[in-house]
Amino acid sequence: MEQQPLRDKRGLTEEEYLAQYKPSAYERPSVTVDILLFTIQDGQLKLLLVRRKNHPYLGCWALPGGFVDIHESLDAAVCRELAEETNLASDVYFEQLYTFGDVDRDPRMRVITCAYLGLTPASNIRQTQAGDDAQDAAWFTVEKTMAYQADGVNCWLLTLRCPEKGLHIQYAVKDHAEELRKVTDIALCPSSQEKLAFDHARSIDMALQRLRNKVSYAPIAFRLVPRQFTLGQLQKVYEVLLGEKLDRANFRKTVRRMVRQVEQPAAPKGRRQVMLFRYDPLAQAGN
Amino acid sequence: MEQQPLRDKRGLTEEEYLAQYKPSAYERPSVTVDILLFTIQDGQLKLLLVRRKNHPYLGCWALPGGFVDIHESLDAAVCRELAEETNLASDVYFEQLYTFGDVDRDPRMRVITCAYLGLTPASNIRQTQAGDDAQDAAWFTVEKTMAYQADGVNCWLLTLRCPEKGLHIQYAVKDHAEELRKVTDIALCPSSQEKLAFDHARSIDMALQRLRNKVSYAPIAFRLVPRQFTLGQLQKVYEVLLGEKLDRANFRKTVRRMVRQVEQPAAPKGRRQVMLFRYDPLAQAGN
DNA sequence: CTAATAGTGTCTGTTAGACACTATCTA
DNA sequence: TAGATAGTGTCTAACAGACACTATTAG
Repeated sequence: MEQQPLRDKRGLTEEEYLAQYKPSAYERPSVTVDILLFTIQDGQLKLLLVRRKNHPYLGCWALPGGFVDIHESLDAAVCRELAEETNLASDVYFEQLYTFGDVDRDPRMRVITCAYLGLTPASNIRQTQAGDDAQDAAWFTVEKTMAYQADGVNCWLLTLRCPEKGLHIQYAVKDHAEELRKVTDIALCPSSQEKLAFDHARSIDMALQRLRNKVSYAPIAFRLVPRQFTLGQLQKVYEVLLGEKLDRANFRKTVRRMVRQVEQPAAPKGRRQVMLFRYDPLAQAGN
Repeated sequence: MEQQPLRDKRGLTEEEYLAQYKPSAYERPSVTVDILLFTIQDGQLKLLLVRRKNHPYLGCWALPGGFVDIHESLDAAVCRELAEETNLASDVYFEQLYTFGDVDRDPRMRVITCAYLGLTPASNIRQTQAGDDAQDAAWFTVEKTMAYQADGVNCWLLTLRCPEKGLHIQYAVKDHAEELRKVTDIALCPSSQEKLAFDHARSIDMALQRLRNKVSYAPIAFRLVPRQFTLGQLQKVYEVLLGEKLDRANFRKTVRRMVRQVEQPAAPKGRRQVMLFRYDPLAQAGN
């Protein structure tokens, strides 16, 4: 029993409708992707930023990113930008973080940006390279520390540093915890030498929250270490993301459920042998 | 010490740059918002869908939503659509779910859609009303049940039903759990009488995952009950979102940390008195 | 030598989960 | 009367967290 094609109020089938369809003249926003690429090196969380060489926010530090091409999916745009603005593309995990759509976030025009959270092991990083729209690129350490706490308002300091270039960026982040709601406001600290472009301080703050929450229930820590790692390395990653020291014995007990020990080639005489592990969600017990 | 305004390579200040800036001729995508508005009624999870009266996907069931106006933020667009396509607007919680940006998700043109997850207590719902682009609107029960499980592939059935209108929509959802990755594919079941428009089956699946995960670590269940509720109502919400029965005594023990008992007006003689509670994140112990 | 890292065992207080008991209301 | 819902107490196995002990390496 052949189904009749459906016709709309003008009597058109879908095929006919699409053939005559002209995109409307409504003004459309531009869409970009931003990438928050994190790694952990020397026991510190680091984020890749680029210094803008064009208006707006000329000279400010910004997340790498760019316009989404009309024939390119969001994920494809992220991959392209990763290749263009960093010189690493493989072994980078990413997931969507949040889409920022405030009307005035770009002074030029309406721009909606889809922010992605990216993770890669430090061993994967070579040299920073300035991209098309950047005069410079650098890895900044990221830290969020509690400044003070008073009746329902938490005040944090979000500090980004690049010691190699003597750079220092600092924002004050306040969350007001009203009932069933959460309001955040963010302001540049007067002491800060440099600024972040657009609403990027907010996306960085969201990324930190995501990392901190997600590390306890999803295997994201394994995207920040090489495929084979020691439990010491892995523990350091957890400690940095959670912002607290962990007991070694207890950490090892809980993490054993997710890793499998890897066969070592041999004991190269006088060298100390440290156990190597791989991620394995099925490793419930044993080994 | 007054700071000199920065000038770009053409010698323009930011102000001058913005004054002369002309948005480029690059083609831009359209941006829409979709709303997955859930409620829980009669012990069942329900989702609001509308039947499309225009191409494409004429006659298919779709998530309420629409184009984002150029002078309107994403959140504002969600509020507007909620008011237009449902006749409730207050007491609806919503949060961003995911942004879908595949190139071919709309056959007319490039459309990127930002999906929002909405929750509201059943007591807040009046009558469904068809909106501008819809010939009908209805609440569908949503269920995701395991069909079978074989070597690393889970196959689920996603079933949407509207008993009042005799409607039945069913999709098969498979997740392949490869190492550190998760691939999902979704196909309409041949037995299904109706179809979902666009990639909406996928967003519904994502919403169910989000609800199921988030209910255990965030107070979202409280957005699905009235401000004052019995622990029985609340437990039902948890059970529906988690898809499993819970032990009453244990549930009450764990939930006590988040609720405060509300003073009852009086015991209206022969009527049974059931304790009422309110959400209160600070209620650590006592009462 | 000391300091740092690695690997493991043990004790305790808390809690998740299973289950039992009682009371009240509806059909 | 049976069956559903409400409210609470108890027992146990599992686990998180604190801490102690040992071994190996770099400086």
